[in-house]
Amino acid sequence: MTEQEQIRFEARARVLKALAHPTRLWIAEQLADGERCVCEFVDGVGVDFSTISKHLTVLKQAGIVADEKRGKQVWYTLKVPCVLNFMNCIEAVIDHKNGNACAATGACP
Amino acid sequence: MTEQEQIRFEARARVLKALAHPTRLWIAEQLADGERCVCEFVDGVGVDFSTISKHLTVLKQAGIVADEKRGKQVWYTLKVPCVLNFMNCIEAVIDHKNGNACAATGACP
DNA sequence: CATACATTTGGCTAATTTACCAAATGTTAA
DNA sequence: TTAACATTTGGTAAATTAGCCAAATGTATG
Repeated sequence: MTEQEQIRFEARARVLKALAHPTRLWIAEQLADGERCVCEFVDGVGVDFSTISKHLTVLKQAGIVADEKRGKQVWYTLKVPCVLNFMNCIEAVIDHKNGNACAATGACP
Repeated sequence: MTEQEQIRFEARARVLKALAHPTRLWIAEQLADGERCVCEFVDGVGVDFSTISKHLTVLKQAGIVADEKRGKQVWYTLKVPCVLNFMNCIEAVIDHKNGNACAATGACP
């Protein structure tokens, strides 16, 4: 691995790491249909609002989401929607691992 | 987020997390053209061989790679090659963040 | 202006991750 | 069988991360 490559792989790992958390994956998926207010995330998940805010900061710093303040509220959007395409492949990894295709539907015996 | 969803997102996050390390991303890319011996990874990167071994264990437990022992050596393969397709999108995130969308298309000056 | 609301920031602790070294394991060759 | 080789496992210290609470910031409304 050359130093050039090292730098590139570190940058890539930073992006993946930003996404590699259950709450942050959930947030990304919520943004599939368009922008959402922070307050909507807070309502939708059982975690402190300051924790949500920190997750959003992680996603923003990675370049995955963008934010815009309008009035009292802050609205987030997916800056690079192709990250949602990861999910199919991730499910394939999970299913492959379980040796069956049931896990994707939650219908495992 | 329902408990069903919670479980699903945790599983997904586990897969992404397994991939979210520079050395492990490099390993995955090395496997693009087919199987590789552990010894080849050790030669290719400036890190202790026990560390490489642990990275390989992480990838294996996530279901991303498979291993096969043949003689003294152990050979690894990509079990689910679609993970390599993440790279284009990840580069798009990085480029977008840097304010240029060129690298994704390979058309940078 | 004072208050209420929405979100971010700071501070702290507990849990997790990474890297190295040393030692253990399994496999072939002398 | 002993020695050498390839890889994994165990142990440990340093760094990072995630969560909560409390406090600070910025914005609209009474």
